[in-house]
Amino acid sequence: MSEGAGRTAAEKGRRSGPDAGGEARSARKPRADSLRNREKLLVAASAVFAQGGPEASLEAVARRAGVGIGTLYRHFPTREALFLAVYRREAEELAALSDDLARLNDPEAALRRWLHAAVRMVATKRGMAAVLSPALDADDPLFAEVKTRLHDAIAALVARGVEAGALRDDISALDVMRALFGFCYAPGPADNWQDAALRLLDVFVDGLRRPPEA
Amino acid sequence: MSEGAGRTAAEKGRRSGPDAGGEARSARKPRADSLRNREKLLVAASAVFAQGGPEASLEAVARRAGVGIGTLYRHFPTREALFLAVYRREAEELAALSDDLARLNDPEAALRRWLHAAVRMVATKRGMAAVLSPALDADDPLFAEVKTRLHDAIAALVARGVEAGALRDDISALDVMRALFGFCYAPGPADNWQDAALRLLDVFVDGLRRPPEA
DNA sequence: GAATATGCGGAGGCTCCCTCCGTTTTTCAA
DNA sequence: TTGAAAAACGGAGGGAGCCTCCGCATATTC
Repeated sequence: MSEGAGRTAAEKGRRSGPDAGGEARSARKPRADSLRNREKLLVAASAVFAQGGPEASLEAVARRAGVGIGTLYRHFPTREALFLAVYRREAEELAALSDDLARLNDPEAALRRWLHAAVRMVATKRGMAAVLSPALDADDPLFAEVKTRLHDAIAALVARGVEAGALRDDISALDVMRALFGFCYAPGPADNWQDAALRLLDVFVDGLRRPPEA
Repeated sequence: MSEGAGRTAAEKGRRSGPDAGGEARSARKPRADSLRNREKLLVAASAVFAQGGPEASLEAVARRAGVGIGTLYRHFPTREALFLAVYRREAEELAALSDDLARLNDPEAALRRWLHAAVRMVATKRGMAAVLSPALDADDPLFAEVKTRLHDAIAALVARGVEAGALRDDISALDVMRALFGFCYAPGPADNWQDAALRLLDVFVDGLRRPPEA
């Protein structure tokens, strides 16, 4: 041991950023500069992650935002916390889409369309993969919410398909989620990455169809 | 720019390690200590990567091997070169397996079994994912060989399936490769990672089956 | 045994991570 | 308005990893 270094901030857990638990909030108004900086950081992070991937330097984010590195860490004690804040909205949209699609008559098509939408969203916001991925780990309670959100979105679609007898019942929503992330993560020539993911998902959903003879 | 740092060794390209091109090799016998160190490094790297994942510190590898960091870099100018050397054998085995399986009568089962074997191999040598993944990039000529090897292995199996009319013909071997790596890479609870990958691959291969009505 | 090619190893320069704390700004009460 | 006190700011600094460079050691060859 003693080799693996760094990663100590994670232990510390989040210490409730400026907008944490909203109860007993009578003490003081949050400082204006704090809110401003938080926003600047989110904007900068979005840009930096989009361009440099999830590994991008946090110091670069701080530099781009024009704030000190300490400020960044105060607002977002871990890299993951920053991801989460940046991409939470994306996850919300996907969850909402699931509700819409659930009204469709064809459950298989609904699932297919949702997965395609997810890919497209990841493609636009490349950094989103960074959220989606750790979302599966679920160790961090921070991500529990997003994970649950996405999982439920898929689960609803899958359940409908199973009930309607259109989809096999031995694959869990978590498996589907895993497949989605796997395809999005799968490395390779970046140019046609999105097309490939869509193609692969189509095959996968085909395989998900309940075999007639079963 | 100017943010993204490091990564300069890659530009340098490999400078032909001790056992490079075998032509005009009359000058001198390779030094014994060099060969010894190379071996020590490979052993150490295998252990360190297996335990710490592909991100593990190269300095840790050098420490474990009991050689200087400079020696490591002389033998393996990039992290990837080290991966390749460590896991090349694994890739060979997979290629050989493909040849064996090609003799089976059922092409779909052959593909399925090959993919399962690949997963199992990745599972044993967790670090292998580190090779498999960049193998898809193909930018680096170092990996071209491994990539081609694996690709051809899959291509042979897929081709047989298509010829026999058992598999759809609109999915390339590269797509299958991508799916495999995607499933292996897909993050999540580490405990059942392997099972999940196998399950997902099964679904995928089901989807690959040529639909009767087509 | 001497000459010399070749390999060794680690210091050093750079970046990044994260923490800590003195300084600055903002809020709020008197 | 004013002046504490609270809260946030920012960056120095310690630690680690990456990779390069080069003086020194050693194996090979003559």
